Amino acid sequence: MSHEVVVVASAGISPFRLGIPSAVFGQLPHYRVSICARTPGVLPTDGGFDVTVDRGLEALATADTVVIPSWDPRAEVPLDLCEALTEAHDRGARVIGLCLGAFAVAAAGLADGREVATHWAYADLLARRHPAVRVRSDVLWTDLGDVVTSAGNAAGLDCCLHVVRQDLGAAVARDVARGLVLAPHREGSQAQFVPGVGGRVDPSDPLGPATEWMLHRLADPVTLDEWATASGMSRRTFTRRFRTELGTSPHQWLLGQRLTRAKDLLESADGTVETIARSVGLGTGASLRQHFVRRYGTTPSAHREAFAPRGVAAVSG
DNA sequence: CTAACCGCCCGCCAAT
DNA sequence: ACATTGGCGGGCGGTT
Repeated sequence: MSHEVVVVASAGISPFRLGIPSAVFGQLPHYRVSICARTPGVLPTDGGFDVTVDRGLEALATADTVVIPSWDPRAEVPLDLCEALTEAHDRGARVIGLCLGAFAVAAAGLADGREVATHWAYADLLARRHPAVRVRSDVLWTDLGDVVTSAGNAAGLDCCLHVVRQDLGAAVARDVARGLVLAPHREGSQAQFVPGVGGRVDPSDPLGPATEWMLHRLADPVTLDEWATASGMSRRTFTRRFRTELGTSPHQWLLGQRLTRAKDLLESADGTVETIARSVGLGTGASLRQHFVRRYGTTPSAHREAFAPRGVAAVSG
């Protein structure tokens, strides 16, 4: 029942990044978090103090989730670490690379022909070093199911939170987020607040009203032109501003919001998949299904099944 | 799943 | 000169 999370520390690591997995997973009894290193013992950090690590790479052999919180891109990824990672991965463990941890993930060959996220400043370097890997610097994280990678420091928190969300559901993730005083949910595709507890629009964000407006009529068949007009812009200016401000297109953003809402509803509400699809503005169940599988790697009904039996949402009895 | 339609996205460029 | 806007068009991707 307990899920073992093993974090791989390396010399000179940032203590902040090293602490991210503990900060998120450590809050929940569901997880057991431990730190390991290639060479156990006293490990220097870049924060002016050392940490003591007592487990070695053999810890990966029993891990359910392995986290590489960062990696010095100038340093070669040692063969034994690569092997330990691939071995854990082949065994079925999930591998998470935060920030520059993607360098280790890529070196282990876990991302060949696939997509990873990393810090934007190092995306080019990573792409050049591993041509078979598609590197994204425009997203907060990517989740391939077995391999999860995230961009810079704060995105690591969002990424781990996302993993909690996957494992234990939206309600638990929201509680953890509240404990950390963190945005309850930032989508991987880009930063965006969610409707619900606490979150509010950033007043310096000129598109705040536009996104807010749309969230209030998620279920309606609003065309891009209507949306743009309601926001006081031409269609072209609207889409352009949207991309520069939010890093995605209006329609993609909207799709993300709809899927998020649908996922919430699947976890916490009754109603057929068809009904939920309609209520979040996806015309038909087939449409929801298609996007759900692409983004989350499961079908809507399977996802609901994964959460319903355990009593997380069993409030009404 | 495939086909056909329809709406979105974004490079390009003229206008402001 | 320079920045921002918005119309156009065609390819792309979503919906049916």
